[in-house]
Amino acid sequence: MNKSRDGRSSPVQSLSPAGGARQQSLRTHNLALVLRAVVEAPAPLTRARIAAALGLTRSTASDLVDRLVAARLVDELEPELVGRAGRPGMLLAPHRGGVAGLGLEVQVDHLAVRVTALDGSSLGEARLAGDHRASDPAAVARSLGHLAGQVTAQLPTQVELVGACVSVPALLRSGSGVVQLAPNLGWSGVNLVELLCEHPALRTLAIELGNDADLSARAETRARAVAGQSVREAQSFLYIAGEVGIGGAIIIDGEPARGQHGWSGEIGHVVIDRSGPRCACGATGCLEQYAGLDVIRRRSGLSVDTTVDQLLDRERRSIRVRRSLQWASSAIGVAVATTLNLVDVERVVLGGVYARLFDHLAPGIEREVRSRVLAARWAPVDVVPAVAGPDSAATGAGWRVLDGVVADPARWIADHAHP
Amino acid sequence: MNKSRDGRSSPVQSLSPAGGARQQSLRTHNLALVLRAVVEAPAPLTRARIAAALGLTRSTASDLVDRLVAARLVDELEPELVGRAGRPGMLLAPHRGGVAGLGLEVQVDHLAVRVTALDGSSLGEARLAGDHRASDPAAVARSLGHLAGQVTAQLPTQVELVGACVSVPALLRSGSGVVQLAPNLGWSGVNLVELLCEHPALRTLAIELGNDADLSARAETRARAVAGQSVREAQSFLYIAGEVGIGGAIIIDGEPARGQHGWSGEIGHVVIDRSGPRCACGATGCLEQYAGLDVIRRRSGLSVDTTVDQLLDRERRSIRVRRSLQWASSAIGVAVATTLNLVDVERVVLGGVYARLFDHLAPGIEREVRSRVLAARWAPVDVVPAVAGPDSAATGAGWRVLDGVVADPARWIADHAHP
DNA sequence: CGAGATTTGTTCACCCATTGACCTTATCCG
DNA sequence: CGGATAAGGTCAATGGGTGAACAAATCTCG
Repeated sequence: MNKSRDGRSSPVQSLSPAGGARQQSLRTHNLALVLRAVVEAPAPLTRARIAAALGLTRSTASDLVDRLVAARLVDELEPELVGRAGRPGMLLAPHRGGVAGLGLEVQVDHLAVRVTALDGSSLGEARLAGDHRASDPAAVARSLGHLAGQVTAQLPTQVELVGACVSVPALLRSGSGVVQLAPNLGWSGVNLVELLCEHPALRTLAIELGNDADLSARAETRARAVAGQSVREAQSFLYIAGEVGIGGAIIIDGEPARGQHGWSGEIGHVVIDRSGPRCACGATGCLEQYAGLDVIRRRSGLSVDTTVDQLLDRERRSIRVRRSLQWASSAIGVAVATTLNLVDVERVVLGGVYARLFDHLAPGIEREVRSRVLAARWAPVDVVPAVAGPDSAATGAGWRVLDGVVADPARWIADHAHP
Repeated sequence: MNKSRDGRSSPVQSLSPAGGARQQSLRTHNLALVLRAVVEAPAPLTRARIAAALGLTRSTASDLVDRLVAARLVDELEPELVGRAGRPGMLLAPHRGGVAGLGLEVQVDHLAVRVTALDGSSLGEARLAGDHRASDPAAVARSLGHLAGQVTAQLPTQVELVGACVSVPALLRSGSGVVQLAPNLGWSGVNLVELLCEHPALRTLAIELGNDADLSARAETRARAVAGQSVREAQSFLYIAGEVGIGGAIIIDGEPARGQHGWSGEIGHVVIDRSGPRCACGATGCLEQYAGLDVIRRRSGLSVDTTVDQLLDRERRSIRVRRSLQWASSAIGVAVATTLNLVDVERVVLGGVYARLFDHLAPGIEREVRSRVLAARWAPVDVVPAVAGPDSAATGAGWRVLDGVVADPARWIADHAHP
């Protein structure tokens, strides 16, 4: 599964803090930079524009681009249509249909699979509803493997999957393939990667796990970069994945703040009132007991299998539902304010079911944020709904796989020279 | 895949911030790496060990070291005394007495100044008690400038101050020299750098501002690296500066998590109970209203000018003081637990007066942390007192100045070639 | 005590990636 | 059509790390 990450024998990948920069590192680093620029650009670039953006000479940039084109990571499209003097540049775009990442998603109420290409397009996807509260991990793994098999079987032959990543609403044991604790699935200490490896469609792939909020946030950075014309680096936000549980991810300058073990962002267990209701985690007054989907349903007087559509429908008539949402939104606001005081970002993205409930939650959240965030006076906080599409965690998982290639195309090229 | 490696996530000041790696960058980067290794090593290194640690060849490392020695940033000491076969290496240490940073500190109850050299030694220091609640910024700046003048006047002539950094318990407007909001000093929108520049001792220096908790945490990383034999990169912790106000800083792999504007870590305004007492910041139930020094004094039935020594003395006899500390510690515990759920570090360092109250606060904090931190089961949280000495913010401010040189010695060498 | 082993620091010819000047190509403008 | 402008390509030059070879300093063992 995991390739050897012996920092010593393999060529140093980039100019990391730990390792010295050797001269190979220069090209390794610059190749990664160029590929990233192409992949994350909101619109196709040319060699000249890449050179200017990265501060490289045109010759260097051109040489690097040529290598990426030869490796089928970048495509040369038609010449740009210019409205100025000078030779038009050749437009460059991430290669479509070659290298791709397989994203899998386990969620409390469904499974999802999506294959994502370097250009961001979906090359295949599938979804399967199902209640996974207190589920059997082996059975879920079988279903997921089956679903993945259906999708991969229909891929064009030239597509090359470089790996798979599974989104789980859980704390993960970093690097080991083990789900440490997934309260809402009822899992604990489950080696999900091992279970998935048994399925023929996945046996040959390197499989890693990722937290659902982290991966959804990854998809969100991409979606916002494309939609908003902004590059990924310019993005800092707090992502909140509201489902039965409440996950969170903190993105600073396009990079997730992972923390020491990758367990950052557990906003569901921020304290709203230390003497509040008891939480499944053992503590009292956690956000999840105020604003988790099941709690919202219960306080609304609705059954546990009420859909979000039904909830939205009832909201129009029932004051009880409105009160419940208001109660939740105020608690979310307190947790968000606490978080922003700790991590200083100016944007909050509501994802999961919160995205669909956005209009009913945002006012309450904004009220608390205005009065509680110390810096809000000088840096107004922006609360927005997620723009990444459905099953964003599966999309993000695909990107996570591709990130491995984009972060070090030189290694990928070397590995694929003589297969 | 390789993303899962610790310490790899931060982009690091690799080369040009966002730009491509040019060939000069290689040396720039490696010089910085070597100097950092020497400065942050708990014990003197040799050329060969530097090469091994950084993955460079001995020839390259040796060449870089020679340049640093020539620039008087690194000193060659005596040969190491070996207990093994082989030629003994020449021990290397950061140059002492040459380049140094001037650290200034404004605190609610005192001012402090310290000059820190590259080897960490203090080349001069001073301290002046005084109550700066609701103070006049201009008057404080005059006192501080005067104090700095006393210290700098007595420095040996070969000491070269590369700049100054002022610690303020405040939100700062990044880069502008302006104190945005310092509630406990009663300052708002004060251009402190401008005020300090008027003093003759500081006129020629580049002056920057820094948050007190951030700078104390900077001193703490250094102190722990030296004391605990651990390198700076291996350190992740939450630093809490308990004073009249409560500041915080989050350090991941030796680097402060700054956030979008450098306002991260305001743990004093984490919510303990959303319907709790009103805070000076306008919100309700902030930690500061449970565990700020003035609140502890008040709940203990002591006057606002009671010293910490007096407080500790009373603690032995007065149940009211004990109750007050317990009340505070439980609140700190809730805030710490909330923070650790959000940022995932396994160590909490109590600084400021909390370091002196450590024995009375730690049990209560640990109790809350155990029951509230989701990951505490697998990664036990360590609550420890700060080890950096008194006026650690002034020390950290000195380091902040020196960090500028260590991060880019090539530039510093170029600037000092023909002065 | 001396030979061999071991490890450090230095030297130098070599190699690799970027550089920049120069050239060609493609378009726009008057 | 000719000049201006900009993109892409070529190639000798340059900067900087590489690695083999060597000298120096110490330890170990016969």
